[in-house]
Amino acid sequence: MSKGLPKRSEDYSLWYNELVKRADLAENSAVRGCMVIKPYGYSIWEKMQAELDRMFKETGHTNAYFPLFIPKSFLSKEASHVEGFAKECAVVTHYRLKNADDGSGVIVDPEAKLEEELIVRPTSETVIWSTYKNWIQSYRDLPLLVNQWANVVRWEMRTRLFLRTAEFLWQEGHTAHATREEAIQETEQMMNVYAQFAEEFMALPVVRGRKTANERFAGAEDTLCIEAMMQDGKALQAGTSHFLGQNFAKAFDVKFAAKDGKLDFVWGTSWGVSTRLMGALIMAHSDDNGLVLPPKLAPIQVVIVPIYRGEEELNAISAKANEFIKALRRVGVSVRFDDRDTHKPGWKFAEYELKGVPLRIAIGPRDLENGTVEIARRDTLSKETFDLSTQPIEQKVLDMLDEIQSTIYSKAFQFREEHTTEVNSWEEFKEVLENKGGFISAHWDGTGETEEKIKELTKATIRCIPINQKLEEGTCVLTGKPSSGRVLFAKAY
RNA sequence: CGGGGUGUAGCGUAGCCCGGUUAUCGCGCCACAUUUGGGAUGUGGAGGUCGCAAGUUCGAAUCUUGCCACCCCGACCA
Repeated sequence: MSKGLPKRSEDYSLWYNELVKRADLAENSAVRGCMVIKPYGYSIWEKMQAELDRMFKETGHTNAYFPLFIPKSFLSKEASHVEGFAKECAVVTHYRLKNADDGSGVIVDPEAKLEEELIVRPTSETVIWSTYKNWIQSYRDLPLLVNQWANVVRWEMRTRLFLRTAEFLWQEGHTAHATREEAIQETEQMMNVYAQFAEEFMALPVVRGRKTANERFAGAEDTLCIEAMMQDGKALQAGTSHFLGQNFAKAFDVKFAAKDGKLDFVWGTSWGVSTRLMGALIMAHSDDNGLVLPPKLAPIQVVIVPIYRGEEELNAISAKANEFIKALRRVGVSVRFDDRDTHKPGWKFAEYELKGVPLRIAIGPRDLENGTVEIARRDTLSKETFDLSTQPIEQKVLDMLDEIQSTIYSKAFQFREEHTTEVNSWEEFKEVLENKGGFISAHWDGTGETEEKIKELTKATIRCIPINQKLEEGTCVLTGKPSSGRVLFAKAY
């Protein structure tokens, strides 16, 4: 492990890439565009999964699993859906290899061509709705509230660890309802679940909003989203929840008999978050010393580092450390005692900072003598000597973990507020975007043409029309046409 | 996929323009000793298909062609 991460201020991209690799989160694989999520990175994803899964179940959803492959014909049943995904699909055309005649290795057996090609799912609406047709006959079968944890493939041209990979892990919820209102309510509910997860667990403040028609999911009538801001001022779409109307029900002929006996198409939603959340988590809080993890998602919340000379001292310290470990585990805190003799304390300090462990407790002979320990916070890098006689260690640790969780949220919130600017003229728009970055709250005339034009001119897109939109009469920042409310613009990941 | 750049030990690199002994240095790794409250020090040691494949040449890390991967900038996107 070499010293020193690149500085955020010098090269944000490089800092991000290096951090992901050096903190042992993920690395590029031998397969183009696909990453290996390493054990430490995966354990953070597992924490996220566990919380999200719990929240999905609390809102009445159950998990299921659908096939990785989708018959090509399914994809084309919903016109705008196929249009949106066709350009980035991996396709399976054969089912067998054979040895090459010239002995140069294996080749695809031309005899083994599939009658119908299979698409590796870029998302599962089509295969799921084709299944729902069989599951739904009556209003009694509704609502159908299903989620799946899966991998999907979108053949991206330019990939970045966690933020955009050709294969990624995610969850996709797919629900079916008897009424339009109920489906809309579900769409809103799941956006709120995502927002709550982001804010409460990831310590990541998000803007809840609605996508414009241009940015909407292919096949949806309405797309709700949560948008977060990264430390370089760019926006990151952290989750989306789509109201599908009756689009997929019509495409796959999914009808139900209502109470009055009339047949109608069912109403659908779909919603997802992906391993991209890992990217958001990393970029939102970390610093030039490495990762900063919110305690609620940190695989290791506390690390205990002994400082000793000789076996006798280590034994005395270990006895103390084991007391702490027992007490901490009893209250649900995850602890690691790093008594490896192969690395020195200073090395360990740097290592756990790089990995974002929220709290570090150092115990040395001096502490044993004084009845103290040294507690260091990752978020502020501050250290204090804690007198063990003042309160139980587990109480102290729980308090500090809470404190860290709320401090990093506040810091991210304050950053976002400072980097959200209301602008009223085109000159101001360009100036703020170029020099300050962040979110720009501005009036827009509501047309796709203007949105496109602004994107062409500045690379900024409308991130969302916030749910709590500031409604006021104004004029479009580009065209001067009338507008009834402000929308959020930003350069985005 | 278009423009630019890079690829030499696990990581970071020198050498390449101008072909010629045993491919440079640092970190890391292994052994031993001394060390341990912020990334230890010394001594000794191991580790290389010079991205891959063809070609030019008596001779290729170095020149030519093709391919692959990664990084930056565009287009596309969770």
